[in-house]
Amino acid sequence: MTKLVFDPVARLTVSAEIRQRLADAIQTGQLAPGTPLAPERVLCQEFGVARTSVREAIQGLIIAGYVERRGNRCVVAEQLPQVNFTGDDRKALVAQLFEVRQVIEPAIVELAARRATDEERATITDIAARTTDKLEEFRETDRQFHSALARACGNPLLNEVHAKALSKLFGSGEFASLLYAEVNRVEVIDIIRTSTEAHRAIADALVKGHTRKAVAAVIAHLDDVERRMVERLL
Amino acid sequence: MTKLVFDPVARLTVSAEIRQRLADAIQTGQLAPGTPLAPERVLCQEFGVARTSVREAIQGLIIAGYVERRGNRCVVAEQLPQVNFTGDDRKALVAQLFEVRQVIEPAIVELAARRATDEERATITDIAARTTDKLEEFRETDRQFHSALARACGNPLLNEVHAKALSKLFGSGEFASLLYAEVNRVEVIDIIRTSTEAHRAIADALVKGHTRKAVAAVIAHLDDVERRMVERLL
DNA sequence: CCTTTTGGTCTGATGGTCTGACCATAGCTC
DNA sequence: GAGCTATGGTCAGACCATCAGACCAAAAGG
Repeated sequence: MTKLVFDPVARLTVSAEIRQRLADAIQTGQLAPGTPLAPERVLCQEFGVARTSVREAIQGLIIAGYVERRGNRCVVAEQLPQVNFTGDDRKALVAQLFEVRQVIEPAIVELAARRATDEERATITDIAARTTDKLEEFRETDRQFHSALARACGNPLLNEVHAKALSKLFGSGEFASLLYAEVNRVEVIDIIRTSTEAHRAIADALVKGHTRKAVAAVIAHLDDVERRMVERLL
Repeated sequence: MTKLVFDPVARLTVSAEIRQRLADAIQTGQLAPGTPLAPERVLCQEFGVARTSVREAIQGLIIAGYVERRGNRCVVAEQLPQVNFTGDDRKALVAQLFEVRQVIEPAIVELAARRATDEERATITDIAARTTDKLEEFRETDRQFHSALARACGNPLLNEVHAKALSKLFGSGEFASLLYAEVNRVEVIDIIRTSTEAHRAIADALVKGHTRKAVAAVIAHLDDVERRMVERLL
């Protein structure tokens, strides 16, 4: 029988973790370039740590080029440290993410059509009813919509597994930079419009109990967004 | 726009993490009741920590009832601290785990049938060819088999998502206790036998490039094992 | 019975983190 | 332009977690 051997314990200091989380937020666009960083004392409260830990984390971000000092304030750097990410890499990433979504989300919708409570259906419909043409708001709505579907499927593990895939999508700096790129502005607005329509179609089918229609709508939705991402964004 | 707010940083001491990992290994059967715990100095090296950290972790396990002192040695307790876990809870857990597997694994096999390299197909076939009637060895083989399939699907994110679901299965103490229970011994041997046959059928169809057959085989395999788990194990 | 191995205990040191205070400068408002 | 507020910068002292190393007693094994 195989002898059990344990892996070494990983160490992550408090300030290292804060630096990583702030860097992630910057890379994914949650903290957009040029926007002010929250003041140290506010970050202390949110993270639940001492000011020295936050200061050390921000110091590291300044050194790495993610954050700049402007007067007595800190702001997110306009030019982030670059990673080499080719167009083909980008398309491969998108294809990979959507391939996983195509596996999981039809199953989620099918289960949700059968299991969702009236309250869950109402929540899904409410979220689908939102309109915006702002990318950041739409991303939040998009995430909430698909998360609400996943919660309604009645399988906590499937929900958790889906959340992982979704976090890869929404946590990807490369993916976010694709969406936020100025050159893609017109196309992104179109994606927002067609996605909002698709969300409504999915919610409508769900509320009416039309399982096949709901499943077909989500497959078409994912297919459409993926095609737009791969073929039309630069 | 929604203001970004960070969650507090979670703290986990070195000894707490070691205690948790040792407790997990005990609960999942990787460290069976009655077996000696590795010596402190060995665990120090494996975890990469000081003896004091390991000692504190083991002290906690002794207090909690997972580990007992026998002379100058430590052994895994014969009677583990019980969690209240009813038959219905157990069946719900199994159903949930297999529902997720039924979503992901047919898709994995379909992609693997198209994308697997000759080497990957050979690996899958080799693992499927193994025979044992020992539960622990079979669990390891089972895990390796499904992991090899996932790696061969050519989508790192799908592989990662599947690994998460699989780790829930193999990391579940309740699940393991079900398998290791003396009362289920005969039925478990039967599950091992039919699973080994199913693995061979899947690998055989994969090697021959019979995509539909491979997918059908994995669906039937998961269905069969789930039924045996839910209906026949106590 | 002797040797080896293991758990038990202790000391001193280091790095990480905290709390609290105070100061200088930039930003904002009137 | 002045005054106030808010923010980053710096500092001191304290505590906690963890480490390395050493030594001892008792159990296990040959």
